Amino acid sequence: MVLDSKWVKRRKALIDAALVVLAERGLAGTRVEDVAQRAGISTGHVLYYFESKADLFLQTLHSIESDFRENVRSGFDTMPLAADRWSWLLEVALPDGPGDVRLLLWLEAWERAPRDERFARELEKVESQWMELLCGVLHYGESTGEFHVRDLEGFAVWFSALIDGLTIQVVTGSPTMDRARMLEICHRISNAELQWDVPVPSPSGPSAPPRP
Amino acid sequence: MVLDSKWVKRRKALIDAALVVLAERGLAGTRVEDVAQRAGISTGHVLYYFESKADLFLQTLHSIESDFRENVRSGFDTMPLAADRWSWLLEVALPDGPGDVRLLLWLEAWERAPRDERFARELEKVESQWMELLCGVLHYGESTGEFHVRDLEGFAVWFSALIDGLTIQVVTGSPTMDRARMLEICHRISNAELQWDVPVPSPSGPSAPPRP
Amino acid sequence: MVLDSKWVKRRKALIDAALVVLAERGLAGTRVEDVAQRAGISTGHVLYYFESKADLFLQTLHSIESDFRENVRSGFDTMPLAADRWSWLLEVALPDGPGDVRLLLWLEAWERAPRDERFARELEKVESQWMELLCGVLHYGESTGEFHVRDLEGFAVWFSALIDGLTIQVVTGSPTMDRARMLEICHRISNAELQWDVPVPSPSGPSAPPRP
Amino acid sequence: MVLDSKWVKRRKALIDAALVVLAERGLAGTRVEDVAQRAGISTGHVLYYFESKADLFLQTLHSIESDFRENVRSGFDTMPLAADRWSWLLEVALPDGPGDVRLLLWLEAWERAPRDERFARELEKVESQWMELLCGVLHYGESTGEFHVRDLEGFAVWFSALIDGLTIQVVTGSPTMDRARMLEICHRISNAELQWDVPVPSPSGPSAPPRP
DNA sequence: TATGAATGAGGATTCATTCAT
DNA sequence: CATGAATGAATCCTCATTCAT
Repeated sequence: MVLDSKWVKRRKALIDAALVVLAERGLAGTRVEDVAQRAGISTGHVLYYFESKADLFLQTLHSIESDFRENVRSGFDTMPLAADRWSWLLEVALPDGPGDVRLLLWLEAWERAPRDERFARELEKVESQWMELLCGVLHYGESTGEFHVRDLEGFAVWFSALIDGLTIQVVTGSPTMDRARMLEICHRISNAELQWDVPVPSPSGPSAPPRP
Repeated sequence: MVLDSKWVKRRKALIDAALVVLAERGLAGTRVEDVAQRAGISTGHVLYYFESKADLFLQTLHSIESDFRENVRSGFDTMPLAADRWSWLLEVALPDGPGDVRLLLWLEAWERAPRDERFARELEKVESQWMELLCGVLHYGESTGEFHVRDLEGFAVWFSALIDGLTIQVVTGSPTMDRARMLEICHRISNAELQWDVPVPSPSGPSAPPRP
Repeated sequence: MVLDSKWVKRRKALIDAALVVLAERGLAGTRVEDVAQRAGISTGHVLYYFESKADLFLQTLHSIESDFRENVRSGFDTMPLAADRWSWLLEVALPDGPGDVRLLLWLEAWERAPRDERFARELEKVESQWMELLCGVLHYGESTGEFHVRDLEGFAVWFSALIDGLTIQVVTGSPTMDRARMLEICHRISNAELQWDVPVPSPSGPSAPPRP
Repeated sequence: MVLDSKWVKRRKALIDAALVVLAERGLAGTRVEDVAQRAGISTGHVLYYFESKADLFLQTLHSIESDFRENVRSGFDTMPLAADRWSWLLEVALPDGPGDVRLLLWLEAWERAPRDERFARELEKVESQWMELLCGVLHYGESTGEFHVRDLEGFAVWFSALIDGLTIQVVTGSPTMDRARMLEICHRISNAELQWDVPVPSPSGPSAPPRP
């Protein structure tokens, strides 16, 4: 048990270190040694916890997504209104800005997936979990009578794609897109589709959500 | 002039070679030598035409986008109806499938952009040209009275993001998305937004468009 | 005493484990961890019983040779005839085939010896013990009047070398040599030299001898 | 042609370098960089000429064996007597001493062969060429009436094994064997078998032969 | 223009060995 | 006795880029 918790802690620490370095340098630009140094351990020891650099990345993605969902859910617990949950979901799902680690990791995964089964599989997994979250709120909204969506699953799919596409623009630093504008777009579109008015935040409104 | 034409031809040949290899192995997995071999010239000579591997990639992206736009425009010339142009635009802009070279290149560029100015700049350039194309058709549709878009530029932005997001799903081989479904989604959404019915293709309808 | 016996048992168990792994992967390809796992103990603990990987190998060689000699001698005890002893000696000394562990270990030792004193010394030791065994039978045969060897020690030396050379062919999987043929050669040559006919086994005769 | 000769020269130079380093440190102990340094080129460049370290070793073995056979044959050309050829064959085939490079390489190959197909194959090849040489002299001796061998091929096989076995003793530095004694043994045994007296060199006689 | 030899930094991964617990 | 975490040196191989010819 004790050892197990130590093991878990180490992995967590390593993943935290990886998160920072990966965000700074990208997957290709990150050396195992960089992660080791940031975590304050020896290079070889990283490979004691993760069987390869790719594995480390995948676990990091897995971990940050897990934290993300946890964050979403703990927010939900305090929100009886579906509309609030929807707003919250967008708050936390949208990138903070060009340096948003979580989304940066997504870009890496997207690029790798077409040629690496492991990345494709992990992507599929986290994507389906994200869809569950999204659909969950929508269903909830229908059950409370707040939302009225014709084709719920269909909407979830394309809205999710919309988020991905806008995310790319934010993260790649497109001069015509930032978090605030993205938030506004997402709200406007979902309002229309859900036939209900969640307040659309103004670009000068509250921006970055609390991150775990 | 003669030399110039040879120069241009060589570059074109190299870019063609790069296109094939890049699609097969990705940017990181592609060696300059692979491109050289496929083009039938010596490794060192590739760097005579392109100052670096990154440059070669960027030019390749530039080239395929240029061809893409050319293809779009030559289609337009035969289509008086904005609705036809819109359909055509979607036909050629959407990925054939997981192996679509042009979009594969986009994934690479998106991943690189956050950490490499050159990629970010090129991306910005081709993106704005794509937006011009998109907005061009929309404006044309308004001028002919076929389309009625409230916020044309705004719509173009998010619709474009939607395409990017769906493209990712197709190209990364998501089991829940393919070209046919993507096409259907795009048509349905644009129909609603443009307040006019371009026929929505059925998933079993005409599929891959002619590529340049 | 109790501890001592446990100590000895452990070492024996580790050597047995080493034997298996070494045969499968060779000295260079064997990791201390492999041996540990097969023995069911922790990696670090192996080095508690053997001061180094090389030491483990040397002790393993030592052990298997010791078992080998024991096997030879226990056979001798039931054989009054020198001729029978000679046959028996060949039976057990010759490799079973390409996977014979004991001889595989010899190949490893031969390769190491020129550059590692420890291997050279161990080799010298086991070789001299083997020579004693060989000469012992020959002397016995002379004392019983069965054998007549002109230069007994001289013969032992070259005959032993002959066995080594043929062993290499068997163990490296030479397509022109196997245990049966090797056995036949050894018998024919020793018959001639000992001026006495030990029956030469036919290639289809009794093959693998009992191993310890 | 010119380039080709340069290529060949480089390879030869690298093989020469490998020969030295390999003899000093053994295959496992030799780093590609060691060979590179000795050859005065960059580390990476070694792998430009040989696809891997193993390949380099195999080619080195191949090369030295080729030189060896060339040396044998050029000696033969000046010797009408089979007896002289036989002596010459032994002269050059037997190890100079514990540091004999060519035979050291054999030890390495023997050790690798059971677990590496490439080594097994190369071994088979050079062994069969060596057998050809051996049998060639014997046949020649029969044709000139100098030798009378009952089972020529059979003798070649076991005599060759004898040489291998004795070689091991010389190369591993056995205190009871050296080149001189080995030479004597080989001559005595072959004399008896060939039913003809090639002069047996005394241990204080001419020793190391000219090497290529 | 064109070649391909040459460079040399780079980097993941392996593993014997140590040592705190 | 026993564990297994931790080390860190070691090394093969890759490959963009340069440059003499």
